[in-house]
Amino acid sequence: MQKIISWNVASVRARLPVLVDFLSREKPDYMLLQEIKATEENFPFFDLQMAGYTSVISGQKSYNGVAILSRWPLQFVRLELAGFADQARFIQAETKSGVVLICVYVPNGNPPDKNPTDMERLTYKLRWMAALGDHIQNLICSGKEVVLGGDFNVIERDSDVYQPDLFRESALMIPPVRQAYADLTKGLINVIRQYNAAENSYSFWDFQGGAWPKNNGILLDALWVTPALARHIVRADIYKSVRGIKGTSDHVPVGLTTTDLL
DNA sequence: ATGGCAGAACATTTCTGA
Repeated sequence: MQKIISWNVASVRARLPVLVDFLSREKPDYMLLQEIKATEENFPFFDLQMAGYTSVISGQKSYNGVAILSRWPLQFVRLELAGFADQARFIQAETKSGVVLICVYVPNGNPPDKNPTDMERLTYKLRWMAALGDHIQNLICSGKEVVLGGDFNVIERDSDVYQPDLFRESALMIPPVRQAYADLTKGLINVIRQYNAAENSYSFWDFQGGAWPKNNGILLDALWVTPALARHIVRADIYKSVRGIKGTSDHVPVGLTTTDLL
């Protein structure tokens, strides 16, 4: 059995105690992190090494940043999506058996239509998603097994948010963004959806407005896999209880367990 | 969307996030 978990930690340094505790409890083989808000200089490589993990990161000061933590050797690490080196939102590595792990933090894109500067955010999001789609589809065409996990910043279905009408105009939900998400995940299976079929299963609760106690959540995080891999997955989980921990992220981890060695 | 958060940094305020 092997386990892969993805988590938008909203600062790896601020989350270090909660993260190390989670790792020691769940012992994932691979851990995909988003929004680490750290660079090579201040990423807690040593603490995570002590917890049993080697880390590869695509870091950035203050914002964004992604990482893959692993108990096993990784190879062929890629630190950026071609053409988008200005924002660290993509990291990819291959396991010994050739499974491609991709960790993404999709741009938020909001607000979508207030002024030209903000419009650029939505445009950037759509261009970024299209580029990721090209990359994913190339991997699938070349016969690779792929695990794509992360914070996708897309409300795929109305039932993925506590009050869909509040988000109709949001860059999380507008039709072109939903379409871009469908395009980039074509040929992949969302195992979080498949094994957590219940509607109103969320992975994010805003820090503001008492979102957690009111269960005003959104499903923004996912793990997508190629069909051959999907057949070997025995469970998938949303670690909802993590949201109740003091000093935690506004997102909770999502994970899968497979009978295969990855 | 914020009954008003949380994190980072060119920091006592501004930005980003969703």
